[in-house]
Amino acid sequence: MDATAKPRKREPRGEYAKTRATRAAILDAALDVFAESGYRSGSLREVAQRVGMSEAGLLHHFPNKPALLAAVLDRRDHHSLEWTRMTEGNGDVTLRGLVETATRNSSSPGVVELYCILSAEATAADHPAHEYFVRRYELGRSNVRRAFEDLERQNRLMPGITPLNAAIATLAMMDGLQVQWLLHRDVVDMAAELRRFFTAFVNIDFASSP
Amino acid sequence: MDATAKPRKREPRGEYAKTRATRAAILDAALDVFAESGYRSGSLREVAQRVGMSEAGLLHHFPNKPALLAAVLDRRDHHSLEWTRMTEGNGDVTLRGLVETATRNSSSPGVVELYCILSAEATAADHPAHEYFVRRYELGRSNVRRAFEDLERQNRLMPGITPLNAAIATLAMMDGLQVQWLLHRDVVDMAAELRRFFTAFVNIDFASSP
DNA sequence: GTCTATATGGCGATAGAC
DNA sequence: GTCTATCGCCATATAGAC
Repeated sequence: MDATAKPRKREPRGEYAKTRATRAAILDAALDVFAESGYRSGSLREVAQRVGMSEAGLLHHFPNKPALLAAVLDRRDHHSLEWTRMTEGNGDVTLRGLVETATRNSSSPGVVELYCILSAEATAADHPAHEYFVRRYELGRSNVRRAFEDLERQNRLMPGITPLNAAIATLAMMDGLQVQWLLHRDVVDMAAELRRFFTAFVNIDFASSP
Repeated sequence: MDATAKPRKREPRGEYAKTRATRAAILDAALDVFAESGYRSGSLREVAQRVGMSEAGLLHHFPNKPALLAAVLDRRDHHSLEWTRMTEGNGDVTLRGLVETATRNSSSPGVVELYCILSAEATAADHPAHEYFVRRYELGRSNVRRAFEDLERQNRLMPGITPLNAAIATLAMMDGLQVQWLLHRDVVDMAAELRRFFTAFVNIDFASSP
Protein backbone atom coordinates (compact mmCIF):
# COMPACT_ATOMS: atom_id res chain seq x y z
CA MET A 1 0.00 0.00 0.00
CA ASP A 2 1.52 3.27 -1.07
CA ALA A 3 0.75 7.02 -1.21
CA THR A 4 -1.63 6.87 -4.17
CA ALA A 5 -4.34 5.55 -1.82
CA LYS A 6 -5.69 3.29 -4.56
CA PRO A 7 -5.98 -0.19 -3.15
CA ARG A 8 -5.11 -1.69 -6.54
CA LYS A 9 -1.68 -0.71 -7.73
CA ARG A 10 -1.52 0.65 -11.33
CA GLU A 11 -4.66 -1.25 -12.33
CA PRO A 12 -2.78 -4.07 -13.96
CA ARG A 13 -5.81 -6.33 -13.77
CA GLY A 14 -7.80 -3.77 -15.74
CA GLU A 15 -5.42 -4.16 -18.64
CA TYR A 16 -5.60 -7.92 -18.59
CA ALA A 17 -9.35 -7.88 -18.19
CA LYS A 18 -9.69 -5.78 -21.31
CA THR A 19 -7.48 -8.19 -23.24
CA ARG A 20 -9.54 -11.09 -22.02
CA ALA A 21 -12.73 -9.34 -23.06
CA THR A 22 -11.30 -8.61 -26.50
CA ARG A 23 -10.27 -12.20 -26.98
CA ALA A 24 -13.70 -13.37 -25.90
CA ALA A 25 -15.35 -10.99 -28.35
CA ILE A 26 -13.11 -12.30 -31.13
CA LEU A 27 -14.00 -15.89 -30.30
CA ASP A 28 -17.71 -15.06 -30.29
CA ALA A 29 -17.43 -13.42 -33.68
CA ALA A 30 -15.27 -16.24 -35.04
CA LEU A 31 -17.82 -18.81 -33.94
CA ASP A 32 -20.55 -16.89 -35.76
CA VAL A 33 -18.53 -16.51 -38.93
CA PHE A 34 -17.27 -20.11 -39.04
CA ALA A 35 -20.80 -21.27 -38.28
CA GLU A 36 -22.19 -19.41 -41.25
CA SER A 37 -19.50 -20.17 -43.81
CA GLY A 38 -17.41 -22.98 -42.44
CA TYR A 39 -13.77 -22.71 -41.54
CA ARG A 40 -12.33 -22.67 -45.02
CA SER A 41 -14.66 -20.05 -46.40
CA GLY A 42 -15.02 -17.93 -43.29
CA SER A 43 -12.56 -15.05 -43.40
CA LEU A 44 -10.53 -13.29 -40.76
CA ARG A 45 -11.66 -10.07 -42.40
CA GLU A 46 -15.25 -10.84 -41.56
CA VAL A 47 -14.35 -11.79 -38.00
CA ALA A 48 -12.34 -8.62 -37.48
CA GLN A 49 -15.10 -6.48 -38.94
CA ARG A 50 -17.75 -7.93 -36.63
CA VAL A 51 -15.63 -7.38 -33.57
CA GLY A 52 -14.80 -3.85 -34.73
CA MET A 53 -11.09 -4.09 -35.25
CA SER A 54 -8.56 -4.54 -38.05
CA GLU A 55 -7.27 -7.85 -39.33
CA ALA A 56 -3.83 -7.03 -38.00
CA GLY A 57 -5.26 -6.29 -34.59
CA LEU A 58 -6.99 -9.62 -34.57
CA LEU A 59 -3.84 -11.46 -35.57
CA HIS A 60 -2.09 -9.98 -32.58
CA HIS A 61 -4.31 -12.10 -30.33
CA PHE A 62 -4.33 -15.23 -32.46
CA PRO A 63 -1.24 -15.68 -34.60
CA ASN A 64 -3.01 -17.35 -37.54
CA LYS A 65 -6.27 -18.80 -38.72
CA PRO A 66 -5.85 -22.39 -37.51
CA ALA A 67 -4.95 -21.09 -34.05
CA LEU A 68 -8.17 -19.10 -33.97
CA LEU A 69 -10.19 -22.16 -34.92
CA ALA A 70 -8.49 -24.23 -32.24
CA ALA A 71 -9.30 -21.58 -29.65
CA VAL A 72 -12.96 -21.55 -30.69
CA LEU A 73 -13.22 -25.32 -30.38
CA ASP A 74 -11.34 -25.43 -27.09
CA ARG A 75 -13.57 -22.84 -25.50
CA ARG A 76 -16.70 -24.61 -26.65
CA ASP A 77 -15.46 -27.82 -25.07
CA HIS A 78 -14.72 -26.09 -21.82
CA HIS A 79 -18.02 -24.22 -21.73
CA SER A 80 -20.28 -27.14 -22.45
CA LEU A 81 -20.10 -29.91 -19.92
CA GLU A 82 -22.19 -32.21 -22.05
CA TRP A 83 -19.64 -34.98 -22.14
CA THR A 84 -18.05 -34.65 -18.73
CA ARG A 85 -21.40 -34.72 -17.00
CA MET A 86 -22.10 -38.04 -18.69
CA THR A 87 -18.92 -39.77 -17.69
CA GLU A 88 -20.58 -41.24 -14.64
CA GLY A 89 -21.54 -44.46 -16.39
CA ASN A 90 -25.19 -44.15 -15.44
CA GLY A 91 -27.07 -45.09 -18.58
CA ASP A 92 -30.27 -43.22 -17.84
CA VAL A 93 -28.46 -40.03 -16.91
CA THR A 94 -26.32 -40.12 -20.04
CA LEU A 95 -29.19 -40.76 -22.44
CA ARG A 96 -31.31 -38.07 -20.81
CA GLY A 97 -28.31 -35.76 -21.06
CA LEU A 98 -28.09 -36.38 -24.79
CA VAL A 99 -31.74 -35.52 -25.24
CA GLU A 100 -31.16 -32.37 -23.21
CA THR A 101 -28.25 -31.52 -25.49
CA ALA A 102 -30.50 -31.89 -28.51
CA THR A 103 -33.06 -29.62 -26.90
CA ARG A 104 -30.43 -27.03 -26.07
CA ASN A 105 -29.02 -27.16 -29.59
CA SER A 106 -32.47 -26.42 -30.98
CA SER A 107 -32.14 -22.90 -29.67
CA SER A 108 -28.71 -22.17 -31.12
CA PRO A 109 -28.69 -23.00 -34.83
CA GLY A 110 -25.40 -21.13 -35.24
CA VAL A 111 -23.52 -23.66 -33.15
CA VAL A 112 -25.26 -26.52 -34.89
CA GLU A 113 -24.24 -25.15 -38.27
CA LEU A 114 -20.67 -24.76 -37.09
CA TYR A 115 -20.46 -28.38 -36.10
CA CYS A 116 -22.19 -29.74 -39.17
CA ILE A 117 -19.98 -27.90 -41.64
CA LEU A 118 -16.84 -28.29 -39.58
CA SER A 119 -17.20 -32.01 -38.93
CA ALA A 120 -17.74 -32.57 -42.66
CA GLU A 121 -14.80 -30.38 -43.64
CA ALA A 122 -12.58 -31.94 -41.00
CA THR A 123 -13.05 -35.33 -42.60
CA ALA A 124 -10.06 -34.43 -44.78
CA ALA A 125 -6.86 -35.57 -43.09
CA ASP A 126 -5.08 -32.26 -43.62
CA HIS A 127 -7.80 -30.09 -42.09
CA PRO A 128 -6.60 -28.26 -38.96
CA ALA A 129 -9.53 -29.62 -36.96
CA HIS A 130 -9.15 -33.21 -38.20
CA GLU A 131 -7.48 -34.58 -35.09
CA TYR A 132 -9.92 -32.70 -32.90
CA PHE A 133 -12.90 -34.42 -34.50
CA VAL A 134 -11.25 -37.83 -34.61
CA ARG A 135 -10.64 -37.60 -30.89
CA ARG A 136 -14.05 -36.12 -30.21
CA TYR A 137 -15.86 -39.01 -31.86
CA GLU A 138 -13.70 -41.60 -30.16
CA LEU A 139 -14.46 -39.99 -26.83
CA GLY A 140 -18.14 -39.67 -27.65
CA ARG A 141 -18.44 -43.30 -28.67
CA SER A 142 -16.69 -44.55 -25.58
CA ASN A 143 -18.82 -42.43 -23.26
CA VAL A 144 -22.09 -43.47 -24.87
CA ARG A 145 -20.96 -47.07 -25.09
CA ARG A 146 -20.44 -47.08 -21.33
CA ALA A 147 -24.00 -45.83 -20.90
CA PHE A 148 -25.36 -48.69 -23.01
CA GLU A 149 -23.16 -51.16 -21.16
CA ASP A 150 -24.82 -50.02 -17.97
CA LEU A 151 -28.26 -50.59 -19.48
CA GLU A 152 -27.17 -53.94 -20.90
CA ARG A 153 -26.20 -55.07 -17.39
CA GLN A 154 -29.79 -54.36 -16.40
CA ASN A 155 -31.07 -56.36 -19.39
CA ARG A 156 -32.62 -53.23 -20.82
CA LEU A 157 -30.70 -53.19 -24.11
CA MET A 158 -32.35 -54.70 -27.16
CA PRO A 159 -30.96 -58.17 -27.92
CA GLY A 160 -28.65 -58.43 -30.92
CA ILE A 161 -27.25 -54.94 -30.37
CA THR A 162 -23.86 -54.42 -28.76
CA PRO A 163 -23.23 -51.30 -26.67
CA LEU A 164 -20.71 -50.14 -29.28
CA ASN A 165 -23.26 -50.52 -32.09
CA ALA A 166 -25.78 -48.56 -30.08
CA ALA A 167 -23.22 -45.84 -29.42
CA ILE A 168 -22.30 -45.51 -33.09
CA ALA A 169 -25.96 -45.36 -34.03
CA THR A 170 -26.67 -42.75 -31.36
CA LEU A 171 -23.95 -40.38 -32.53
CA ALA A 172 -24.99 -40.93 -36.14
CA MET A 173 -28.59 -40.16 -35.31
CA MET A 174 -27.69 -36.97 -33.49
CA ASP A 175 -25.45 -35.77 -36.32
CA GLY A 176 -27.89 -36.64 -39.06
CA LEU A 177 -30.80 -34.98 -37.31
CA GLN A 178 -28.86 -31.73 -37.19
CA VAL A 179 -28.46 -31.36 -40.95
CA GLN A 180 -32.06 -32.29 -41.55
CA TRP A 181 -33.24 -29.92 -38.84
CA LEU A 182 -31.23 -27.04 -40.31
CA LEU A 183 -32.91 -27.62 -43.66
CA HIS A 184 -36.45 -28.17 -42.32
CA ARG A 185 -36.89 -26.86 -38.81
CA ASP A 186 -40.66 -27.11 -39.05
CA VAL A 187 -40.64 -30.84 -39.82
CA VAL A 188 -37.81 -32.14 -37.65
CA ASP A 189 -37.84 -32.10 -33.83
CA MET A 190 -34.38 -33.28 -32.84
CA ALA A 191 -35.11 -34.05 -29.19
CA ALA A 192 -38.35 -35.89 -29.93
CA GLU A 193 -36.75 -37.97 -32.65
CA LEU A 194 -33.85 -38.84 -30.38
CA ARG A 195 -36.19 -39.95 -27.59
CA ARG A 196 -38.10 -42.17 -30.00
CA PHE A 197 -34.81 -43.59 -31.22
CA PHE A 198 -33.74 -44.48 -27.67
CA THR A 199 -37.05 -46.11 -26.81
CA ALA A 200 -36.60 -48.38 -29.84
CA PHE A 201 -33.18 -49.55 -28.68
CA VAL A 202 -33.51 -49.69 -24.93
CA ASN A 203 -36.13 -49.99 -22.24
CA ILE A 204 -36.28 -46.43 -20.99
CA ASP A 205 -38.99 -43.98 -20.00
CA PHE A 206 -38.62 -40.27 -20.66
CA ALA A 207 -41.95 -39.35 -19.10
CA SER A 208 -40.36 -38.05 -15.90
CA SER A 209 -37.67 -35.43 -16.54
CA PRO A 210 -36.80 -33.98 -19.99
CA MET B 1 -17.77 -42.83 -100.92
CA ASP B 2 -15.05 -40.62 -102.35
CA ALA B 3 -11.38 -40.79 -103.15
CA THR B 4 -10.22 -40.57 -99.53
CA ALA B 5 -11.58 -44.09 -98.99
CA LYS B 6 -12.73 -43.17 -95.47
CA PRO B 7 -16.24 -44.49 -94.96
CA ARG B 8 -17.15 -41.72 -92.44
CA LYS B 9 -17.55 -38.31 -94.05
CA ARG B 10 -15.75 -35.44 -92.30
CA GLU B 11 -16.11 -37.16 -88.92
CA PRO B 12 -18.72 -34.72 -87.59
CA ARG B 13 -19.78 -37.13 -84.85
CA GLY B 14 -16.19 -37.25 -83.71
CA GLU B 15 -16.36 -33.57 -82.87
CA TYR B 16 -19.50 -33.93 -80.77
CA ALA B 17 -18.24 -37.05 -79.09
CA LYS B 18 -15.11 -35.22 -78.09
CA THR B 19 -17.12 -32.38 -76.58
CA ARG B 20 -19.19 -34.84 -74.62
CA ALA B 21 -16.09 -36.59 -73.41
CA THR B 22 -14.55 -33.28 -72.38
CA ARG B 23 -17.65 -32.29 -70.45
CA ALA B 24 -17.69 -35.68 -68.75
CA ALA B 25 -14.04 -35.32 -67.81
CA ILE B 26 -14.73 -31.88 -66.36
CA LEU B 27 -17.63 -33.24 -64.30
CA ASP B 28 -15.49 -36.08 -62.99
CA ALA B 29 -12.76 -33.70 -61.95
CA ALA B 30 -15.26 -31.26 -60.45
CA LEU B 31 -16.80 -34.02 -58.38
CA ASP B 32 -13.37 -34.94 -57.05
CA VAL B 33 -12.43 -31.37 -56.24
CA PHE B 34 -15.74 -30.45 -54.61
CA ALA B 35 -15.64 -33.70 -52.70
CA GLU B 36 -12.26 -32.88 -51.25
CA SER B 37 -12.75 -29.21 -50.48
CA GLY B 38 -16.43 -28.50 -50.70
CA TYR B 39 -18.06 -26.21 -53.20
CA ARG B 40 -17.00 -22.90 -51.67
CA SER B 41 -13.36 -23.79 -51.27
CA GLY B 42 -12.96 -25.97 -54.33
CA SER B 43 -11.63 -23.87 -57.20
CA LEU B 44 -12.26 -23.86 -60.93
CA ARG B 45 -8.54 -23.55 -61.29
CA GLU B 46 -8.01 -26.89 -59.59
CA VAL B 47 -10.72 -28.53 -61.68
CA ALA B 48 -9.23 -27.18 -64.90
CA GLN B 49 -5.78 -28.32 -63.92
CA ARG B 50 -6.90 -31.87 -63.21
CA VAL B 51 -8.68 -32.15 -66.53
CA GLY B 52 -5.66 -30.65 -68.29
CA MET B 53 -7.09 -27.44 -69.64
CA SER B 54 -7.24 -23.74 -68.85
CA GLU B 55 -9.89 -22.06 -66.73
CA ALA B 56 -11.17 -20.20 -69.75
CA GLY B 57 -11.50 -23.45 -71.63
CA LEU B 58 -13.49 -24.92 -68.78
CA LEU B 59 -15.76 -21.89 -68.60
CA HIS B 60 -16.58 -22.36 -72.25
CA HIS B 61 -18.45 -25.54 -71.29
CA PHE B 62 -19.98 -24.31 -68.05
CA PRO B 63 -20.62 -20.56 -67.90
CA ASN B 64 -19.87 -20.17 -64.18
CA LYS B 65 -19.18 -22.01 -60.97
CA PRO B 66 -22.75 -22.57 -59.74
CA ALA B 67 -23.67 -23.99 -63.16
CA LEU B 68 -20.83 -26.49 -62.86
CA LEU B 69 -22.03 -27.56 -59.42
CA ALA B 70 -25.58 -27.97 -60.70
CA ALA B 71 -24.32 -30.14 -63.55
CA VAL B 72 -22.38 -32.33 -61.14
CA LEU B 73 -25.44 -32.86 -58.93
CA ASP B 74 -27.76 -33.44 -61.88
CA ARG B 75 -25.53 -36.08 -63.36
CA ARG B 76 -25.23 -37.88 -60.06
CA ASP B 77 -29.00 -37.96 -59.73
CA HIS B 78 -29.39 -39.33 -63.21
CA HIS B 79 -26.69 -41.92 -62.81
CA SER B 80 -27.85 -43.33 -59.53
CA LEU B 81 -31.31 -44.77 -59.60
CA GLU B 82 -31.38 -45.15 -55.84
CA TRP B 83 -34.56 -43.16 -55.36
CA THR B 84 -36.51 -43.98 -58.50
CA ARG B 85 -36.09 -47.70 -57.98
CA MET B 86 -37.64 -47.28 -54.55
CA THR B 87 -40.70 -45.37 -55.61
CA GLU B 88 -42.69 -48.55 -55.90
CA GLY B 89 -44.04 -48.34 -52.36
CA ASN B 90 -42.86 -51.81 -51.43
CA GLY B 91 -41.40 -51.43 -47.95
CA ASP B 92 -39.04 -54.37 -48.07
CA VAL B 93 -37.63 -53.41 -51.45
CA THR B 94 -37.07 -49.81 -50.40
CA LEU B 95 -35.32 -50.64 -47.14
CA ARG B 96 -33.15 -53.23 -48.82
CA GLY B 97 -32.36 -50.66 -51.48
CA LEU B 98 -31.18 -48.23 -48.81
CA VAL B 99 -28.86 -50.83 -47.33
CA GLU B 100 -27.56 -51.51 -50.83
CA THR B 101 -26.92 -47.81 -51.25
CA ALA B 102 -24.93 -47.76 -48.03
CA THR B 103 -22.89 -50.72 -49.26
CA ARG B 104 -22.25 -49.06 -52.59
CA ASN B 105 -21.26 -45.80 -50.93
CA SER B 106 -18.67 -47.66 -48.87
CA SER B 107 -16.62 -48.09 -52.01
CA SER B 108 -16.68 -44.47 -53.14
CA PRO B 109 -15.60 -42.23 -50.27
CA GLY B 110 -15.20 -39.34 -52.68
CA VAL B 111 -18.90 -39.17 -53.39
CA VAL B 112 -19.70 -39.56 -49.70
CA GLU B 113 -17.41 -36.68 -48.86
CA LEU B 114 -19.03 -34.54 -51.53
CA TYR B 115 -22.45 -35.08 -50.06
CA CYS B 116 -21.43 -34.61 -46.45
CA ILE B 117 -19.67 -31.31 -47.02
CA LEU B 118 -22.15 -30.08 -49.57
CA SER B 119 -25.27 -30.86 -47.57
CA ALA B 120 -23.77 -29.04 -44.59
CA GLU B 121 -22.71 -26.04 -46.67
CA ALA B 122 -26.06 -25.94 -48.47
CA THR B 123 -27.80 -25.44 -45.15
CA ALA B 124 -27.23 -21.72 -45.74
CA ALA B 125 -30.15 -20.24 -47.63
CA ASP B 126 -27.96 -18.41 -50.14
CA HIS B 127 -25.92 -21.45 -51.16
CA PRO B 128 -26.40 -22.35 -54.84
CA ALA B 129 -27.28 -25.92 -53.91
CA HIS B 130 -29.70 -24.97 -51.11
CA GLU B 131 -32.89 -25.59 -53.07
CA TYR B 132 -31.46 -28.80 -54.44
CA PHE B 133 -30.93 -30.23 -50.97
CA VAL B 134 -34.22 -28.96 -49.60
CA ARG B 135 -36.00 -30.74 -52.41
CA ARG B 136 -33.83 -33.81 -52.13
CA TYR B 137 -34.65 -34.31 -48.45
CA GLU B 138 -38.36 -33.69 -49.01
CA LEU B 139 -38.34 -36.29 -51.74
CA GLY B 140 -36.29 -38.69 -49.67
CA ARG B 141 -38.57 -38.40 -46.66
CA SER B 142 -41.70 -38.93 -48.71
CA ASN B 143 -40.27 -41.97 -50.48
CA VAL B 144 -39.07 -43.60 -47.28
CA ARG B 145 -42.27 -42.65 -45.49
CA ARG B 146 -44.24 -44.54 -48.12
CA ALA B 147 -42.09 -47.57 -47.46
CA PHE B 148 -42.83 -47.46 -43.74
CA GLU B 149 -46.53 -46.89 -44.46
CA ASP B 150 -46.47 -50.12 -46.40
CA LEU B 151 -44.89 -51.95 -43.48
CA GLU B 152 -47.30 -50.30 -41.05
CA ARG B 153 -50.22 -51.68 -43.05
CA GLN B 154 -48.75 -55.12 -42.43
CA ASN B 155 -48.43 -54.37 -38.71
CA ARG B 156 -44.68 -54.66 -38.97
CA LEU B 157 -43.84 -51.14 -37.78
CA MET B 158 -42.96 -50.64 -34.14
CA PRO B 159 -45.90 -49.17 -32.20
CA GLY B 160 -45.59 -45.52 -31.23
CA ILE B 161 -43.60 -44.65 -34.34
CA THR B 162 -45.25 -42.93 -37.29
CA PRO B 163 -44.00 -43.61 -40.83
CA LEU B 164 -42.83 -40.00 -41.05
CA ASN B 165 -40.83 -40.32 -37.81
CA ALA B 166 -39.24 -43.49 -39.11
CA ALA B 167 -38.38 -41.79 -42.41
CA ILE B 168 -36.75 -38.82 -40.68
CA ALA B 169 -34.78 -41.16 -38.44
CA THR B 170 -33.69 -43.28 -41.40
CA LEU B 171 -32.30 -40.34 -43.38
CA ALA B 172 -30.64 -38.98 -40.25
CA MET B 173 -29.03 -42.33 -39.55
CA MET B 174 -27.69 -42.63 -43.09
CA ASP B 175 -26.28 -39.11 -43.05
CA GLY B 176 -24.75 -39.41 -39.62
CA LEU B 177 -23.12 -42.72 -40.39
CA GLN B 178 -21.35 -41.17 -43.36
CA VAL B 179 -19.45 -38.56 -41.36
CA GLN B 180 -18.51 -41.08 -38.71
CA TRP B 181 -17.46 -43.60 -41.35
CA LEU B 182 -15.26 -41.04 -43.11
CA LEU B 183 -13.50 -40.36 -39.81
CA HIS B 184 -13.18 -43.99 -38.67
CA ARG B 185 -13.64 -46.45 -41.52
CA ASP B 186 -12.26 -49.29 -39.45
CA VAL B 187 -14.86 -48.92 -36.69
CA VAL B 188 -18.01 -48.02 -38.60
CA ASP B 189 -19.76 -50.36 -41.05
CA MET B 190 -22.50 -48.24 -42.59
CA ALA B 191 -24.53 -51.04 -44.12
CA ALA B 192 -24.41 -53.22 -41.02
CA GLU B 193 -25.40 -50.35 -38.75
CA LEU B 194 -28.28 -49.46 -41.04
CA ARG B 195 -29.56 -53.04 -41.04
CA ARG B 196 -29.45 -53.14 -37.25
CA PHE B 197 -31.28 -49.83 -37.14
CA PHE B 198 -34.07 -51.16 -39.37
CA THR B 199 -34.50 -54.35 -37.39
CA ALA B 200 -35.04 -52.22 -34.28
CA PHE B 201 -37.85 -50.24 -35.90
CA VAL B 202 -39.60 -52.79 -38.07
CA ASN B 203 -40.07 -56.51 -38.38
CA ILE B 204 -37.76 -57.28 -41.28
CA ASP B 205 -35.27 -59.98 -42.13
CA PHE B 206 -32.16 -59.20 -44.13
CA ALA B 207 -30.88 -62.77 -44.14
CA SER B 208 -31.93 -63.42 -47.74
CA SER B 209 -30.61 -60.83 -50.23
CA PRO B 210 -28.13 -58.03 -49.34
C1' DG C 1 -2.64 -3.37 -28.12
C1' DT C 2 -4.20 -1.51 -32.20
C1' DC C 3 -3.53 0.75 -36.26
C1' DT C 4 -2.09 1.73 -41.57
C1' DA C 5 0.25 0.10 -45.25
C1' DT C 6 1.73 -3.40 -47.93
C1' DA C 7 3.46 -7.94 -49.68
C1' DT C 8 1.99 -12.00 -51.90
C1' DG C 9 -1.01 -14.94 -53.94
C1' DG C 10 -5.52 -17.40 -55.23
C1' DC C 11 -10.00 -16.60 -56.82
C1' DG C 12 -13.95 -16.12 -60.61
C1' DA C 13 -14.71 -14.11 -64.76
C1' DT C 14 -13.98 -11.56 -69.36
C1' DA C 15 -11.79 -10.13 -73.96
C1' DG C 16 -10.01 -11.36 -77.90
C1' DA C 17 -6.53 -14.09 -80.80
C1' DC C 18 -6.07 -18.53 -83.08
C1' DG D 1 -13.16 -25.12 -78.69
C1' DT D 2 -9.18 -23.71 -76.55
C1' DC D 3 -5.80 -20.58 -75.58
C1' DT D 4 -3.12 -16.23 -73.39
C1' DA D 5 -3.59 -12.19 -71.05
C1' DT D 6 -5.71 -9.51 -67.89
C1' DC D 7 -8.96 -7.47 -64.62
C1' DG D 8 -10.75 -6.72 -59.98
C1' DC D 9 -11.53 -8.74 -55.74
C1' DC D 10 -10.55 -10.93 -51.47
C1' DA D 11 -7.64 -13.81 -48.83
C1' DT D 12 -3.68 -14.53 -45.13
C1' DA D 13 0.07 -12.60 -43.22
C1' DT D 14 3.92 -9.20 -42.09
C1' DA D 15 6.35 -4.58 -40.98
C1' DG D 16 6.50 -0.80 -38.57
C1' DA D 17 4.22 3.61 -36.74
C1' DC D 18 1.57 5.30 -32.75
